[in-house]
Amino acid sequence: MSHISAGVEYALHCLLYIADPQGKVTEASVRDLSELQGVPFDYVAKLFTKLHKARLIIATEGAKGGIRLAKPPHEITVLDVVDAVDGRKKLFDCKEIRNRCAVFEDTPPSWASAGLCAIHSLMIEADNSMRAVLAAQTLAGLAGQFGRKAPPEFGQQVSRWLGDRGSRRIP
Amino acid sequence: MSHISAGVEYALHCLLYIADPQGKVTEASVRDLSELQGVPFDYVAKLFTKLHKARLIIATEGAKGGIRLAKPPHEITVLDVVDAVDGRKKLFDCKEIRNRCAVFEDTPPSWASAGLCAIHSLMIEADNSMRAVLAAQTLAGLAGQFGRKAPPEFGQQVSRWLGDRGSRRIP
DNA sequence: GCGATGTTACTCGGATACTAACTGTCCGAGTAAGCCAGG
DNA sequence: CCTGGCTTACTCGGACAGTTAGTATCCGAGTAACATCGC
Repeated sequence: MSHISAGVEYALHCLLYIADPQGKVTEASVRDLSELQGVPFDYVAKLFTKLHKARLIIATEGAKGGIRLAKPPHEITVLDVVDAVDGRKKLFDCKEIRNRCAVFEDTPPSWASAGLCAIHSLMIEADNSMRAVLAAQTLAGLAGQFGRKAPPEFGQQVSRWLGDRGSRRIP
Repeated sequence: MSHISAGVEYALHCLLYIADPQGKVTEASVRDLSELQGVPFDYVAKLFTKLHKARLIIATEGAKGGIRLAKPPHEITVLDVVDAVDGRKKLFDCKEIRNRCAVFEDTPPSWASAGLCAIHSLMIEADNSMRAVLAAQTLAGLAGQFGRKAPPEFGQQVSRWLGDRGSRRIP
């Protein structure tokens, strides 16, 4: 298990499919997005309710419902998605060992617990450094990288795949 | 559970007690170090065998045996300890979702899996950024921060505490 | 025609297994220092 | 004196239970679009 979960990966890949770099608003259902990528639907559905609570997406309920980005893709950072899905979990959980020292005998002096533990503060610095990298990249940036690799006809193929499913939806 | 485990915290706190900023070689037993800090002995013992395999410490076996740093404390980085204890685990585990796309139909084209996934490469960048912070701090640096906070008599108190135990060891 | 009804697909949210990793504990093996009795 | 055995404390390493978080699945509730039926 890694610190940044598979849920984040699922969410990012799904979001990239509805993140048009030109800013065109694209809507799709969670089922389409999950099956398009071979990823468990029920699980992804839960992820999207988290993204919804974080106000990163807008959902329309009912038949023909779906989701779309709540903001243009260049305003949604990867860090936003990570925090929405994984819930701002800490890189390191300081147990304040410094004032458990046996020579204190149950009454640690004030200097021991003053300020932040040196180890803890270093870990916070490391955490912030990591988060800064994630905050510097947006969905638009990622989609742009992907778009430069994919051939131009790929976008049409995806649209057709989604369209075929859509036309089949309500017989 | 956090990405950087409690084991790392235990190990760092223990190592700091035998990391003399002046470079004086200090030796102590794992039992002393663990009980000095109110931390489970058996668990810490396992951590120290990991540190031993990573060649960060030197252990002398038998009665009156113990542990000392294998290198001067300014040559042991926090990252060394993290990797030794947690085993270089990845921040993010890419599942290569990009070539599961349904429009590929079981035969993803070469461009899809070419190079590194954009999400994956961003996560690697974030990981490296975090590791760089940990690699920039050494045991000597941490010990120095701690030493500036602790009053001068604290070192003597710890020595006395360890000495009292030592004199009691073999009756 | 046109409105009421039913069906379908969708998002939401709770409940629940299953799995992997971390934490903590127990125990035996091998090693070396000090003690002590017998020569 | 001194040599061999004994006790003790130490590091090493395997085995294992308890806990927690992540992953995945199932199911019901509420909502909205479309089709159908009755008038």
